[in-house]
Amino acid sequence: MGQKREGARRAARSRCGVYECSACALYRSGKCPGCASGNLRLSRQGDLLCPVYQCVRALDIAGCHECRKERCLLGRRASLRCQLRVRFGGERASPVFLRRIAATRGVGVGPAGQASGQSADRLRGYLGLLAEYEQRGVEVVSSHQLARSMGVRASLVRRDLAELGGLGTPGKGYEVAAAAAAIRDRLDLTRERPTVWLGVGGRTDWTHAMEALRAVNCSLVGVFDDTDRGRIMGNLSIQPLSRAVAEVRRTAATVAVVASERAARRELLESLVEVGVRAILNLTPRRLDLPAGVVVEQCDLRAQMVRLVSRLGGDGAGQAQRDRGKHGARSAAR
Amino acid sequence: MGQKREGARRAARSRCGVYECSACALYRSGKCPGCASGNLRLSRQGDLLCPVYQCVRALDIAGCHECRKERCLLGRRASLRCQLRVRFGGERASPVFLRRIAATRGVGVGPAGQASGQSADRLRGYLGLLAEYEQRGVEVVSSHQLARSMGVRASLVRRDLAELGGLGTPGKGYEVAAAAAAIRDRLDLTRERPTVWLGVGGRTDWTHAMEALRAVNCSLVGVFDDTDRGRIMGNLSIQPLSRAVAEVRRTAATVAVVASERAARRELLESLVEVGVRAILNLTPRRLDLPAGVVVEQCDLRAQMVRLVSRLGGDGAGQAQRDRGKHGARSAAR
DNA sequence: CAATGTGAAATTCTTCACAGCG
DNA sequence: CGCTGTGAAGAATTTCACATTG
Repeated sequence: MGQKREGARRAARSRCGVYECSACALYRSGKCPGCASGNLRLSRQGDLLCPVYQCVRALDIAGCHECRKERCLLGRRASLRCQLRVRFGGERASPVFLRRIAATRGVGVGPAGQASGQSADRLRGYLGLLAEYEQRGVEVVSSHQLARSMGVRASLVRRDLAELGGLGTPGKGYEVAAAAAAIRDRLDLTRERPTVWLGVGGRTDWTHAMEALRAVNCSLVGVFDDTDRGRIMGNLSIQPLSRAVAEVRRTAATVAVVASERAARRELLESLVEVGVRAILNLTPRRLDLPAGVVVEQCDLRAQMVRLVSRLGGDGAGQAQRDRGKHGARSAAR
Repeated sequence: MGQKREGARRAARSRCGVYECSACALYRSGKCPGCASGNLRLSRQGDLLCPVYQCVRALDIAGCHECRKERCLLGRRASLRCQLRVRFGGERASPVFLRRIAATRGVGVGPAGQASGQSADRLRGYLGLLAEYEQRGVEVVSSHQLARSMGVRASLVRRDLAELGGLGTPGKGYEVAAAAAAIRDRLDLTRERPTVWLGVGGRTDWTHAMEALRAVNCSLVGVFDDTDRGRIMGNLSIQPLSRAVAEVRRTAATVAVVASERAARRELLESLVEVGVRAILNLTPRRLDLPAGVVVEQCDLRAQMVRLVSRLGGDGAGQAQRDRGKHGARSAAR
């Protein structure tokens, strides 16, 4: 960490305009451990490092002002907060910031979006149910029906749905199609999102995958794999992984599906994020560790099994017993 | 619904001891629409039917007292509540009951287990993070580190972890291994669970799958498929789907993974539930509709994409902007 | 000193209950 | 009549703040 590093301490406000030591309370109080030792300490504890520090080190420059990159990624990153201040200066991270970070680990709960925590989860649920009803040809549902399937009270469903604007006719219910559309809209599932698929891994049946992508308006614009290279896939030919970055840039893809261990390499994914990927569905068991601001969804068998079994939870018997005791279950037929 | 059906109306308490019309307030008030017309009305509205009514109809008997089944499934089912009373009698379903139903749709939020809603979700998160730390050789973590990655405040992590008993040393933190063990225990991931796998569907790499199952103490005791029949899979040979029910009974399997459309047939899964399956991981896009009391986890690409994209949510830019404006992101490096 | 554990306060989420409408 | 939308009450979850401990 030679002199160069320490030079960053006093760096002037740079093009990206994101840092300025003199404005930092911790720095002024004289308690700032400094970039080098502070981050060393953070890393020892397995904590996140200061993103600017990381960037500056990786580029081997003194500070942001020496950076000649076309566009500063940090500038639009939610992680742009001094980890030192947070850790050693007792500064509190904002809730939004916290969620944002959590999203990149694919581990936090709830969405980073706008619909407040729980609510968005339920909206997804309603959407699934509505699709079911639609398929069955049902045109109108009541809050009671949805509530039953979701495991909540009808009033809550009404509240959720009321926030989407005046769907719902008194005495009748909600029109399935309209409600589904409104939810999709609120969940921002209507926006067109170019999507790349990384790693074919022996996948032969693409109809399901394509359908799934279409369901959320993600259009597949590139499939990449080194082993199956060249084969034609729908109207796309499989390209080598090394082309992925260029293609993401060209097609302005914002969503990536990672389906093979080779594609889950950190460097590759980081470059993809640099050129615009904002959401990653990770189908591999490998844990991704990406810059904040990206949304990662972990979906390997292990994670799912944990969910399943933990929901199965304690002896259901005991629970049911208690339930029955309290409310009685006699007289179920007449 | 001939006379036989109406006979059920007055059926005496039977072996399974679950119903008794005379104790029903709706019935006594004279407002009970009766099994036949009431359930007809329910079904018209796409609502759930009375489970006893369904059962009695399927078996074509007058009532429970005529049933000669070895063991009454209804007796241990949480769905054992008169839908008619709930729907037409203004009776309220208990929260536990509601959750139970929701679990079978693979759509509700939160677990049916004991750790209260949100908390269990987070525990799963901690578990994932702890595994990461363990792999990296870190032996102790603080609530702050976990909090950061989870997107919550440290105090909440402490609350969660404190409930697991006195892990955690003041001034030091939590031992990674001990904490992970405690969480696994609370989530009931330690119990041995025989598991069957239905539908091979071209899957060639079983190492990941086996690892995933082992991670939650699920031991694979049977693999079933009609097309790949006979091939050897680890130490198990693939058997025809028709053998599944018998094998589940023999091995007392409680968990099933459904991996092909053929295996997702309703009748098959219902019989499996009858002989003891309590949790189903559905890897197919087909929606399962099973009796209450079973926990279903839906894990197809479509569901995952919906989650991913909805979490990506509204324009992250706008949100980040707001965040930055409120708390400032200057002085990230010094 | 740097952490945990925990009352009490604050906040957020959910339910009740009922007016109002088709 | 049946169902929606919503103010107000009620629960629950989360955060603060601080005593406490290795």
